[in-house]
Amino acid sequence: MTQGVEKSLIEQGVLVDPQSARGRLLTQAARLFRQKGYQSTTVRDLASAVGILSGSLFHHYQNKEAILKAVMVEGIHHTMARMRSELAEEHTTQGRLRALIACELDALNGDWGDAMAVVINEWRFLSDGGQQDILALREEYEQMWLEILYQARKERLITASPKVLRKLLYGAITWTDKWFDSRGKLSYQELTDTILQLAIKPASDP
Amino acid sequence: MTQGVEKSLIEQGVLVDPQSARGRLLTQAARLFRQKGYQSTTVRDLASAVGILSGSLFHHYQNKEAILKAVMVEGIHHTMARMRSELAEEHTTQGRLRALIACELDALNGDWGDAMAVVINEWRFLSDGGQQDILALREEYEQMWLEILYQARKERLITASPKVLRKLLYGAITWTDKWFDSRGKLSYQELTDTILQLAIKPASDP
Amino acid sequence: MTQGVEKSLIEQGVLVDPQSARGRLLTQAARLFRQKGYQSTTVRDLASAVGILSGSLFHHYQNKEAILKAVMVEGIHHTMARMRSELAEEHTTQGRLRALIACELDALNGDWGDAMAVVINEWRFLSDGGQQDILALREEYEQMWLEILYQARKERLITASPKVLRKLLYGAITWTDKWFDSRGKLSYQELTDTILQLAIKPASDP
Amino acid sequence: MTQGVEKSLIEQGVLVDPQSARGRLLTQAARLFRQKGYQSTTVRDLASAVGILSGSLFHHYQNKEAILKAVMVEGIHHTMARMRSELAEEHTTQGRLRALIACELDALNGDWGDAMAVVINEWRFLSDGGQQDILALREEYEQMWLEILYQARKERLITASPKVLRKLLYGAITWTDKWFDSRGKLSYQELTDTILQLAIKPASDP
DNA sequence: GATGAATGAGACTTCATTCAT
DNA sequence: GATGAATGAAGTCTCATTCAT
Repeated sequence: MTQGVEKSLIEQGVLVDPQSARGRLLTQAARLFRQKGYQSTTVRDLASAVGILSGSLFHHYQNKEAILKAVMVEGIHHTMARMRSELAEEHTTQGRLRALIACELDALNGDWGDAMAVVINEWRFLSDGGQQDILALREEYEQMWLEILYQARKERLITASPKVLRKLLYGAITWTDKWFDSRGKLSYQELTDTILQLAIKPASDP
Repeated sequence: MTQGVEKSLIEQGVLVDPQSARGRLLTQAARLFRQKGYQSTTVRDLASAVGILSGSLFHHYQNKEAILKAVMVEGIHHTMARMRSELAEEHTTQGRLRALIACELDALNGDWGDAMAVVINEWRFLSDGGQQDILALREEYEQMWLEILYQARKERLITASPKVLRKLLYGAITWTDKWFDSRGKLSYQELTDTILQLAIKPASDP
Repeated sequence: MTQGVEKSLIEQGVLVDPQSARGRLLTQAARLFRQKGYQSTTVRDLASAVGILSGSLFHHYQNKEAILKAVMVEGIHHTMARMRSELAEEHTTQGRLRALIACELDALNGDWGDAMAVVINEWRFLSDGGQQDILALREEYEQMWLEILYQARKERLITASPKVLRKLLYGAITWTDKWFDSRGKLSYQELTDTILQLAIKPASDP
Repeated sequence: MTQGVEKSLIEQGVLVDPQSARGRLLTQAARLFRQKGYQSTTVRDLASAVGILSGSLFHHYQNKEAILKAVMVEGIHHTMARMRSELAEEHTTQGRLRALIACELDALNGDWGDAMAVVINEWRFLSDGGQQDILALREEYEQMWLEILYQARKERLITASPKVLRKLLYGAITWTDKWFDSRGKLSYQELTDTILQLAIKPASDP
């Protein structure tokens, strides 16, 4: 199903076929932007990563910032698609909250991790207009979080303000990008649970 | 007392007198680096912010990166000095943990907030050698956190691994820089308490 | 024949087609470096001499020093090519020695004179690595001189140590760059003969 | 006697007492200019070599070029003084010619060798006016050479034109600066003799 | 005489972007 | 679509020189 949606978005021109020249460019751009930062990545770096010369980039995207924006759009779309499908399988609030955390963690480690890291870390290099556009895209995403957190408060799973808690969790989760190594001692599962424990009160023992 | 220590560090050349030309430069540099980012701040920006010409900067610091590093050193020293004195007044583990959180939050909002924001956000623009030096400075700081978290676990105030918890809290706290406005509805006290609640289990009701 | 060799070296990328943009750049660079010195020639000087802007230079050469090195490589290659062909036509040792002197004098006055003057006078501005590379190129050249001088000593044309004599002649010949004017009273032929007389004993009168 | 002349020149302000601040500055300047070249030696280099700060240099000399010129003036005066006294002890033309060669070789190796190397190699960095002044100083020096060479031709010791020969010898001798090591296998005496042999016909066999 | 902060011009180099081929 | 030479603005840094203290 998700696949079908993506295909349709590709056909609409929102997303890019990852096999195409543009697609390979975005993949490499995401990787380079994450690794070296947006400003330190030159258009020559981008071009040579996909085997063309720098002048040719501008046949695909109007300018360097458009590439940054496209990377972010791709990252957000794919991350949201995944999150929707994962949430659909959880039916308890705690399960759904755990799924959100897991998805957000995963967003930074999975196929589109580079792109999501770019969304987080290179945000400031988007022009004002670009920031507005991306914010609009993210709105639905943040809405999912807030809905579930409001529900969690209603169920007394959490006590903090959902809006504040969301931001604190966002900071904690995105920062894992800087220190968490999925091949290390701490498993991805354990990390997810630890973060979940931050958010919710432990189930009260009878 | 803290003042005395700072004065002595200034005399030793570790810190810089904020009234001096170098001091004003660092203050302005911190502000600009936080506002525009290190790479987007030109040496001309820095110079004109203190009312000199760009060439004159290099009388005070060997190059632009040295200014970045000096900003970070100042920020860390002042933050640590403050933290030491605040901790000295707390005698319960929970109080000490709360003090740590409050200090770290405050580090981003107080006089040296610009400098600390730079430590967090412009880290990658330090050369390898510079990163080593700054890491060494921060070690003592992180040690304070870990000691208190280990003690908190011993006292069953927290359940998570101290190292992991420290990193999660660090992410959550530093991210507040991007959204928390101390003049808004949410007070600084409330935010501190909310974060404390993330870390510790609430006192069990009898 | 020489022409053919040069053409092949151009195709190999060792030499540069003098008609190309790079070629014109090297010609002008040689002229300017000789006239004003390497350090006093700015990249703007170089660029404007070939009718481009300074930034465009760096499409052709990585940096200013690379231009200096390329000038030297060109100069040495062309000088050696010429010397080989001139030597091939002389069959007595004295004739060959005279040809060496004439060629070296000519190297400073002919088409590649600017480049050779740069080899001699701007040597110190090459980095260590660059100096090694150029020295390697010159080795074959110096070997030609030494072989002929050793042969000349065997034939008792000269008495001095070939190595020392070579260096003395090198100094005497290259210094002509500073005073000899081929349009003056002293002809190029006479100068060549005068230098030859320094080196060899005059033919003994019977 | 030479000492007396120098002392008197110092009193007249032509030369500088080597013990004075100015004197030490010139010694260090000569050394640095020879080692690194005039353009690559900064006024800070000069100042720190004599233990002062760069601004203070300008109490002693109006500008950097004045230091270069002073170094050259010192070098030439001392070299000429020495040459005069050496020539006074030789009474054959061949002996006098040998003394000239020896003195010129020695000029590059003795106490004022740095200064003389600067005269030769950094010449171009003198302004036109400065070049005129130094040329005037050298005139007497060159006159000594020419007189002896004219005499040598009259005595059929040499055959070449004195003016041309002088320039060739000048080139050969000054170039020794780049390769001759007085601590090597070739002695200073042997080198002098080898150069003398270049100039003169060997004594004709009866 | 010395200091050292400041000047201000100018150096080399980088880089996103354009465009004729 | 791709090329690659060229642009031109902007960047960091250097350095001889000045001058108030």
